[in-house]
Amino acid sequence: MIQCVKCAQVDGIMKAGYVRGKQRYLCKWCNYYFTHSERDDSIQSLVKRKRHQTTIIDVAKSLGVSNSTVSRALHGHADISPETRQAVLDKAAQLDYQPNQLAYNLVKSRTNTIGMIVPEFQNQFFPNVIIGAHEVLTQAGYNLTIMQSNESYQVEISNTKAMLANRIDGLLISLTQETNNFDHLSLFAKRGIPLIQFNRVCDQIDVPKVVVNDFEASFQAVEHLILNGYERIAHLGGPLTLQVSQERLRGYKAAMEKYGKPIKDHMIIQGMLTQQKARIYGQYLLDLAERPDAIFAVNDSSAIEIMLMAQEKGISIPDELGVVGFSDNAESAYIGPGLTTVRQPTLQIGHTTAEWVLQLVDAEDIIVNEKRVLSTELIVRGSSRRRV
Amino acid sequence: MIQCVKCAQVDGIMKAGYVRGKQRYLCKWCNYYFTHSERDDSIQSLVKRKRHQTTIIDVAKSLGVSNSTVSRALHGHADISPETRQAVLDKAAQLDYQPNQLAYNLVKSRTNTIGMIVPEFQNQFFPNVIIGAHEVLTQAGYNLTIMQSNESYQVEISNTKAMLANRIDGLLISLTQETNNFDHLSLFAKRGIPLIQFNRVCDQIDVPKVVVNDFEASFQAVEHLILNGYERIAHLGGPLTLQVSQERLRGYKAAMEKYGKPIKDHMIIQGMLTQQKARIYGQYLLDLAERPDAIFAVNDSSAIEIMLMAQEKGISIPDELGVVGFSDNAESAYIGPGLTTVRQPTLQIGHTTAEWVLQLVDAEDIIVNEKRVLSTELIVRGSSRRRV
DNA sequence: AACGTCTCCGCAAACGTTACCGATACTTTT
DNA sequence: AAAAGTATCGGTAACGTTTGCGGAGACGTT
Repeated sequence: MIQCVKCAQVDGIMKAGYVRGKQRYLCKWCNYYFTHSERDDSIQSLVKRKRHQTTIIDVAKSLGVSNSTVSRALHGHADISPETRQAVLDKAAQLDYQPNQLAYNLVKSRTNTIGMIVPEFQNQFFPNVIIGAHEVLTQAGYNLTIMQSNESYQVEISNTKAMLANRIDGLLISLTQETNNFDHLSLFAKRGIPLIQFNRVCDQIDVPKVVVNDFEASFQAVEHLILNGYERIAHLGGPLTLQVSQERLRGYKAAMEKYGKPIKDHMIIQGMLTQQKARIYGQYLLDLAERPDAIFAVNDSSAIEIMLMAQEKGISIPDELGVVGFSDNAESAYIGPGLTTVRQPTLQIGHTTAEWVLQLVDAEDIIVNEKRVLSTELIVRGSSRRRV
Repeated sequence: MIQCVKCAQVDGIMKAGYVRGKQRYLCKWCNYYFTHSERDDSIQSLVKRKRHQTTIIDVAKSLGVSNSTVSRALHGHADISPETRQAVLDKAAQLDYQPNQLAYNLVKSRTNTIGMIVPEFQNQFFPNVIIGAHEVLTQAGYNLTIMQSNESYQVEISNTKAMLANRIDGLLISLTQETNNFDHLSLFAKRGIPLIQFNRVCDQIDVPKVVVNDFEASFQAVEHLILNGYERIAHLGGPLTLQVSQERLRGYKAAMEKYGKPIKDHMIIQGMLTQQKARIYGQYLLDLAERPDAIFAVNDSSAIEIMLMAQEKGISIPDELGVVGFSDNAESAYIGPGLTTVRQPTLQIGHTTAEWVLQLVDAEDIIVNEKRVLSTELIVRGSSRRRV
């Protein structure tokens, strides 16, 4: 006999369909719907039982104390007698207790994790910056999660969203070449999460920035070429959407102007320098009627590509063609006559950004608009050294 | 007049000291201690208010629905009318709602994060593996957290502890050279968290392993030297605590034996090959009375160091000294006559481990004892090619 | 006796989500 | 009509911590 769970009547109970496989009833008297659920401690519920990891509560129960006591004992708080503390520690070790950082993070709403978004992994630049940042962060007890935007604005947006969702304590980011809207970045300031830009930065947003002296470095590199007697210097630059590319172009032009060398548009190429692209542009430059006698490339891999092509064509380096790159990749020291290049302090970039973000994590005001400029070093090797 | 909060008596209430700055009373009648706290909605409570991020509850309240409804709407569940769903989505966007992954993780007890512990970052090997794993993981919607054990067993332990605390869904690990106890790794199996070893593996524990065919690769490399007419081949190996080093040594010996070349202990050096160490060992080998006419090094950086030293000493490569390395670093293609080396499929190692761990994350049984062996490729360059 | 101080510990409210179980109001079938 | 089916929504217990606040003594001091 079915009994209404509300008014306890036994007659006047009508069936009223099924809900999720269970019979449902309607009591005529109190007009109350209810289902009469047979207990099912069948296989289902047993199978579903998850692997249990011992928690603070387990430790507390098996010791007959409260979980606050356990929590405080584990964290070395005051208000705990030495005996209980030791008992808790012993029991925790015995039960193989591992704290659940997730719960901790939730209640403290901080994760001890710094996020990092880089556009690519192909060049050695970003891995090295990661190494530098990693050093500082682990030293300070922080974790590092890395995401790759893959030079896509859309991916960058979803990356930042994921970072926000994961409640990282701070973000280090180097923009994609597509990024020209910065709303997704201002969200961090709104939430009080420090954000630091490095390498690929933008001025439209007031955050700390870590860059190198691109202008001076380029100026110096081109000046070095000129002082070595090169006249028709071409520039293989990056996409002008990036500030770094603009700065390096500016440095190139400034040096050319200073020494009265003509700046010719067809000697300047701006674009995303994949290896394939570098080959195409190199082909173009080396086949020009008025062939450049030097090339200042915006990264080492394309500079090396140029060098290899020149050697294939029988153009001698550095006598007929001077080459200067940017970044000082590992291979640049060993190739041909050695590639002259601008060494970037990659590790230090990592250090600086990481230290800065840690500093801001505990700061009151994270709205700072400061740019730290690290200095580069021109590494002169055979590819540009010729007697004048 | 003070009233007992238990028996409501007003007289017979005695002062009984202070607790945390508040007056405490004792009721004579019911023997009950209590404090009479003046409300303090002063500055304190206002200052303490943390920056509030809008939650599901905020969205629900401002829409007059329950949070279950909001949750379901946001996740595209069934049981939601199109209108409410849209209303929720709109309101969420308007209030700038960002889901709190921490809470999600806590209740689902899964983080969508794979951990990775590598011993070092200095060689290009591990960064490249990271790139490979990163590709696969992001593709599958997983995050990657990286830690560095810095070749220290203790750090490795604390890293694994941190990984457990952070409730990663799976771990990819390459051991330190010190690691010879594996209790910290068996914890993962106990907790049902898949763990995969790669490169630096151990056989004492039944987990999936991804390695390269070190034995065959070394054998082939040494055989190549022998076939090029080298006789007194030295081996600059890694620390024998690592299985990779053992395998490579085994390959070296097997090839020497096959061709009847004598294996001399003083021609075999095992140790951790930092750049400095490589110089010392190189010095030793090149100054031997019976100088080796070839060196098989366990990594490229020390092979290159040897090449540079030989060139300084005026020993010609490959005629007087053959050199073979391991890993195919970026610079190896460009140095001197080109460094013959064993190319490791670093990206593929990353792919394989990542795919494997993703597969095990959703698997019933994670206890597998399988070793996947990826194949290497001998890249022959000038440093070992001489006419016999 | 009355009050102050100190030590050790427990209660319960957060933190933000998800998901199970129902509840309500309909329409459709028997 | 009674029963069954469908669509939509709410209540609430988890998940595992931390922490503010206060209780219960013990002991010391007027």
